[in-house]
Amino acid sequence: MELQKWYDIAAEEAKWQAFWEEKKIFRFDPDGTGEVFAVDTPPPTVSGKMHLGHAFSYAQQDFVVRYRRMRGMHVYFPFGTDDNGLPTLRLIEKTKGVKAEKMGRERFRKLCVETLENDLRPGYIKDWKRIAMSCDFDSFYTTINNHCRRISQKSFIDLYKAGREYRKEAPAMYCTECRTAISQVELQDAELDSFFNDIVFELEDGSDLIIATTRPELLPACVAIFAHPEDERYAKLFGKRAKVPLFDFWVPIMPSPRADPEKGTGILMCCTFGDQDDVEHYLEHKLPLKVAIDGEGNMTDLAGSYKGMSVSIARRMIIEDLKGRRKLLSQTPIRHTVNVHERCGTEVQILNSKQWFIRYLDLKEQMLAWGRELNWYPNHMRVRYENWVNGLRWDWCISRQIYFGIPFPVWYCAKCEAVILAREEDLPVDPITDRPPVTKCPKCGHGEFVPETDIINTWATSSLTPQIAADLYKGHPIHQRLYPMSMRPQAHDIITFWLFNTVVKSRLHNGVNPWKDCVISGHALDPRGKKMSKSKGNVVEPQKVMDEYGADCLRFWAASSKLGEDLPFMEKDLVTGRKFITKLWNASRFALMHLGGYAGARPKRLAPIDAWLLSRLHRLIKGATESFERYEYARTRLETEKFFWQVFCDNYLEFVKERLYNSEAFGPDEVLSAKYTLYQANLAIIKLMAPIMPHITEAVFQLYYAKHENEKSIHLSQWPAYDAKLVDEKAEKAGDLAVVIVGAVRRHKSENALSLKTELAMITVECTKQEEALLSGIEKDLLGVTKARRIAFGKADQDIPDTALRISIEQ
RNA sequence: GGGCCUGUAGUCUAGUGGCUAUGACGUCGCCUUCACGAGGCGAAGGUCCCCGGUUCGAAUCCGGGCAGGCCCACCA
Repeated sequence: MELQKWYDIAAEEAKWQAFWEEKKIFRFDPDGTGEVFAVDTPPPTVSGKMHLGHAFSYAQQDFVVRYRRMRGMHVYFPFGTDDNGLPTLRLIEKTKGVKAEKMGRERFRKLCVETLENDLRPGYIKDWKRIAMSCDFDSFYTTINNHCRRISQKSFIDLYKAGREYRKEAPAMYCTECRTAISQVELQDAELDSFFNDIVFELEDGSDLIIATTRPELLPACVAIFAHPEDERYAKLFGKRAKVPLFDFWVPIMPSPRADPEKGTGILMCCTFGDQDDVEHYLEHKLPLKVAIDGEGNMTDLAGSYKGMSVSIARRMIIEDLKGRRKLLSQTPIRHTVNVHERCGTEVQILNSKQWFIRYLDLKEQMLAWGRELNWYPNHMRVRYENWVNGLRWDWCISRQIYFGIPFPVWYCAKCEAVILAREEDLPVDPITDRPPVTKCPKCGHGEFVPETDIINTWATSSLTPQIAADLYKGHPIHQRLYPMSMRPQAHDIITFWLFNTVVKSRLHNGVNPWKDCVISGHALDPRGKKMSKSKGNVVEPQKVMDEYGADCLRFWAASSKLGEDLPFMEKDLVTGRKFITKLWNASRFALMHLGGYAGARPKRLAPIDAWLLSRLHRLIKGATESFERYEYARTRLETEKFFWQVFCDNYLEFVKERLYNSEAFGPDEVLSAKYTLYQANLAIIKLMAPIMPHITEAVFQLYYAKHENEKSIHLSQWPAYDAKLVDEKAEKAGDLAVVIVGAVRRHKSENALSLKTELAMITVECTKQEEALLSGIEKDLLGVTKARRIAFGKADQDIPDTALRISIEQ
């Protein structure tokens, strides 16, 4: 057999990827057989380039999917991209240098769709193919295509009909930079420098009341003042009023348990709206609404002379004016955390506006129960879900005032504002360009309608990925077996977004959990263990890593962390992966060289050293299989690697050489036993590593095994089967003793600066009768490895512990 | 402020009650070896974060600290 001496990673990986694609190895066959294993693949947000965190997390998913496929399961592993909503809008604005509002809705939408289709998406997906995701890339969706629009709009209609959705003018979190409402999950913390301002309010009797605030610009929106009901300092003021400085209007002073006597002056100024507490006070006490800030982040009429100023300028001006009137007692600089919008970092305002909500705060108990029904890997990730549910304080606001996304399938009667839904058979619709399905309002008979111009938040669509993916096979009998799905793989940072929302939607629509198992991966960190970010300049690009080391090495690295654990990127791990590839190639080359004429026959009896190897191998298979069943691919990698290097290469291959190069000295069955074992062990090793390093293992498989095993690809072959009959403790003891003897000889040669080839006159092993018996049948193999002319077994006292074999060597 | 995770050679890491604590990278020494010098063999390197407890026995279990990370809350 002609075997190339070096394995060229770049050329081989390209070659096998083309092979898989051409032969459609990973195509999903809906008519296939076996237990379905359906995967809710995360659709990555199209953002220019795959980053290392993606490579890390997606590689880990692919390990377990490939394993399941080799276990004979009917794998459904679709692929989608998320290219809907605000992130895409921002990306297009940036890459094309445009502003959505300036372009106009229609032109901008068209630009988005075309840019995605022609420029961004194809190149983006290539990276996922390059790390060898074994997805069926033809079972494909994008969260903005018609398939997803239809499902998303139908979801809206169904939940509306179920009474789960309402449109309401209500306080909602709002980003004045992006000019849209946002939801709780889109918040991020930011540490900002600010001032605690002690401001003087005037009481009815003319005395002062000091209130501390970080947001003086909200003074015109002040509607009440609260103090703790048991706060003796202020008890006498309840029911009285205070005058807001500068703006000179009176507000009531009321008790509220939410006011903390320890904080500031113990007085809480309630403005509509400064924070969540204000909202709750507003609702609880039915306070008036005073809007001081508009949707663009500027002061309204209410602010009088400050009208039109931005929040930050108004804040400064108001402080100046308070100082001027001696109404500012003091300013204390503080550093505090505020909520900002995760997309743009702008401080979030709470504004009253008309938004669509999914009502779900009443379901907290059920949500917790749903979370407990899922299998979490690793288990502790459930806590994050529960924390989130326990902390929920808002219904889910799903409307966004932006230009790009899936429209609400809704019109309103121009007269009575009745909600007119699209008909299901018309979906997807765009109410701006499409006509409503009625000509007269069913409520008031009016004939004019206005379209909803908001779009549905992207998470309200991507939380439907299980249904979206399954519905790609709608109408086929397989359809109903694809949902609920088997597994949701994802990283831990989006448990509160994507995972939680998907559970909610699936429950509300279908009353079931969307999947059985949640498999949560960690993050890729920089070499110093820090988070990677563009601003820190510590970003490692997976494309560059693959240029140098290839996908197998990158995957090898990704397989070195336990599931759910973050992992620093270490170039040395890539080097280790490359060494592993070289070693695997060379060991396989050796095996295949000697298997030339081997046709698969079994020996009548296994030689002792072969029994030892196969016994160890089957223990490995058992452990590796159990680990993979628990999604612990890292353990499979670790143990396979150890077995391959230490047991198979360092020792077994050395033992077996004697029978292969010097076969006349052995019986035919002993030689056959060697070939049989070599064949089985090498095949098992490449199969165990196949999910993690798909290219090198395919390359070896195709050299020889594909034909003999009659398989198209190693990735469609069967995972090694554990055979308990091959686990042989006696053989293991014997083989391990032989390894100890070889180790002693190697140490002797190394310490004496001798080549391992140096011949030895005699090795004397002092051991017990039992041990001598175990070693019988291995002498010839031992002589071969040690290059000794004779081996003798001296009698040892029974007292010698087995670990202390005494080995003497004569040159 | 609450919750969760993590702490093991210079570095990364395995190890949920029992061999001399795993492996890799790095370091040092030796070996041109018939699969592999893009290698091999060998060696050195440890307060298993600290303190207490349980136990015949603790890296492992319990309690209390300390340090790092993440999630959430607070935001007057």
